[in-house]
Amino acid sequence: MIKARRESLQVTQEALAELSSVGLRTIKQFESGKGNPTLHNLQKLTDVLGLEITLKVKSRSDNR
Amino acid sequence: MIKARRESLQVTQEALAELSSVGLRTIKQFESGKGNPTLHNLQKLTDVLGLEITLKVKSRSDNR
DNA sequence: TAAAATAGAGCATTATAGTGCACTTTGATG
DNA sequence: CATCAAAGTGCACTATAATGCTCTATTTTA
Repeated sequence: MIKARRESLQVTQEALAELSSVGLRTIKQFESGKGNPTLHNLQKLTDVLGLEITLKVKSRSDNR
Repeated sequence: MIKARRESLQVTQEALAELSSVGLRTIKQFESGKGNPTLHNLQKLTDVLGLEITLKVKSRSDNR
C-alpha cells in the first residue's frame, strides 16, 4: 500500500527517506514486507505520502 | 481512541491484555499516551476491539 | 550491452518497544 | 475510613525495530 502510493507519486525510496526522515534501510525493509513499523514511523511516511491513518469501527453484522 | 473504544465496550485493560495477547504494561503505557506501538501490537488491539486500521488518501484542497 | 539508478538483503550496532514485578494513585463501595 | 478494583508509574531486562554500510539484483537508459 505504502509502496504503491510511493510509486504512484513517482518518488524513490531514497527521496521518501529524506522527506520523511525515516532511514532508507527501514523503508526498504518495510516495503519488502519485512517490517513491523512503529506507529511513529508509519505516520512519518503516510504524512509525506499524503495518506491518512484512520481507525474505524468495524461494522459487524449484528451492528444493525 | 483505543482507550475510548475499550471503555465503551466495558473491558478492563487487564481483560484486553488477555484477549489481545498484548502485555498489560504495554497497554497501560499506550493508553496513557506514552506509547509508540508497533503496527503489529496496534493491530492486535484493534482486532479485539472491533476496530479497523485503514489508510486513505488525504484529500487535499488542490485535489479539486 | 555497459553504465547508472533503484531496490533488496546480510551484518553489526544502537535505540527503543514490550514486558513483568512491585508500588502508588484514584475511584467506587461497604 | 478501610477495602478493593482498575489504572498509572519506576526499574530492569529482553526482544526487536531502526539504521548505516556494503554488496547484489533488478530495472532503466544511453
